[in-house]
Amino acid sequence: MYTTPIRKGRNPIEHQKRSSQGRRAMEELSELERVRREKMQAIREAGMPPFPHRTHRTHTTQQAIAAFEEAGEDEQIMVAIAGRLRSIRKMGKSTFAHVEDEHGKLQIYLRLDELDEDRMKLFNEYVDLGDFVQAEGTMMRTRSGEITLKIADFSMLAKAITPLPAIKEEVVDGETVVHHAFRDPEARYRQRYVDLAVNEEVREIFRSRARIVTAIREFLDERGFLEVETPILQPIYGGAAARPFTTHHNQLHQDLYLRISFELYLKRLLVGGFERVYEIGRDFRNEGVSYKHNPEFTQIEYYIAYADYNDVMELTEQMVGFIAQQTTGSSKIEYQGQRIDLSPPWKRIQLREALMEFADVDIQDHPTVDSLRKLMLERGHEPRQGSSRGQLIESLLVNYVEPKTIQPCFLYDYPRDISPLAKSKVGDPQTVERFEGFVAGFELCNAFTELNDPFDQEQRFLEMGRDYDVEDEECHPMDEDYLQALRYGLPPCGGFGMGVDRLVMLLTDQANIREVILYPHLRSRE
RNA sequence: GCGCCGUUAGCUCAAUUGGCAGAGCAGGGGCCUUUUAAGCCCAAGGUUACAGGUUCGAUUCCUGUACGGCGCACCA
Repeated sequence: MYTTPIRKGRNPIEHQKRSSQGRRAMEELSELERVRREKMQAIREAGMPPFPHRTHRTHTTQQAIAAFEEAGEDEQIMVAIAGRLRSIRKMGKSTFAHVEDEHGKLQIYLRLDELDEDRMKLFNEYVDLGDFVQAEGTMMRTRSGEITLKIADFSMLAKAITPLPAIKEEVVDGETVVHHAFRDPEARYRQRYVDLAVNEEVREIFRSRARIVTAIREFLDERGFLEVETPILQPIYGGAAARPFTTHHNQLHQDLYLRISFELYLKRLLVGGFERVYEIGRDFRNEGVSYKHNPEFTQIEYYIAYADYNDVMELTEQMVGFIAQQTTGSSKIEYQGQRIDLSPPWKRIQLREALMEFADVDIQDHPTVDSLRKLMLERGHEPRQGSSRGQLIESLLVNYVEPKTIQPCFLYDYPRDISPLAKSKVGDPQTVERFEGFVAGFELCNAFTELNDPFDQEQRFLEMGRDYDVEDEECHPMDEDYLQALRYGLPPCGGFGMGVDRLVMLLTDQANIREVILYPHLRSRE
């Protein structure tokens, strides 16, 4: 919203002068901002710097309250707190306000008898909602019972030049009711700092998110997994079916892709001798956005040697149950009004059976694309031209089965042609050992017994349209180095990937992925 | 990418078949020494997202643009 682009050829100092006097000149400021700038000047002239360098804080608001409660009502407890003013009630010769720091609020009480008259005037005339202040005094309890800091002195820590949205809170039967909130989603995402500053429940979502990521690490670290980091800038992208973002390295004259998954780099590490590895990081997919898709999103992938997709299923239900327990206190949660029990074991259904039950189709009766397409057309679907049999099956899964999967479940045994990195089932080359976990009507994770046969893998790549002849720009190149790695020997292994943002949605009861990403992608406003 | 809906004061929202654009909170000036959605009095605050069109007259009707929300599509 407030950017000062530096133009080529302009002296930066000259530019700074111009920007401070230019567009945001006093006459163009809103009344609210003009008044605050004048107050800033006035407080400076009164000898109180509006942006001082040092803070004196002895207690957080919560520590101050705890100290008062421990010491007893008659004890004179001196504290100095720091935080942002979130409410002010002026009553002539006394003033009440709330100071908020990261973990709570404390009421402060300024009273002419206790405070120098000039100081009192300074507060009442020049201090605003949103300012950061430090305040020191003694703890007390008001007539209405609220633990309060009676102020002997205060000073400004950072003057707020732009006013925060006015939020009022009322406590009714122990519940906090918020009046006049800051709710416009666009404004909230574009100025997340304002959203966080005034909406405590938003801060809480991101605390939960941090706990969830910590719990993932705790679960895997305890089981001997090694956390690693692999390239985000990749010359050949792979590991998922998604369009990539492209970029370019100027000095190396090299086109690069932002990764769409970690898979191929992580499995190379198993070739190298690590047996259990994982990565938590960002993937980038150049596709549509929706309530469950952001162009960049956080993924957890792990690979475990000497294991197959059955082992991974067990680990998955244990992991998700553990994370829920650690972060919400229970493996039974409520999501968008539905009660969901994440405790293991989760229901397991073969994909074929699920389609029989929910879509009334036995895919074994339709071994060809044409046969399945004909059936879907009869049912009123219009599959996209050129869809493979596997893609048709996936479309049935997405439309009929996924919305029904409220309680957690695993669908397993997927079509080969949509799973080029998964190992075939013994005796059934058209089906692979792959599963997806579903909860609350959306896909949470995807996993399989990894394909470690270099000859089969090369064949799969060729079927996916990869080519050794990369002279054609349109042609997706063969990942020869990955095949080379497999030729050195990849131990039998299981692999797993899960969208962390979706897990956070589930565990914080949020219906939109943008609510769990601090800075979700939005179009620029020009 | 397609469809539907939305955009009014710093924030949250009004505006009666098309007839001077309003309120609460915040902000400004007063009163008020235990308030807590503090209260009372006064004054102020707007290119109704943007650009066109229809009309004597448009926040309201039409077209387009931008951004957003929801749904669909896309998403090994």
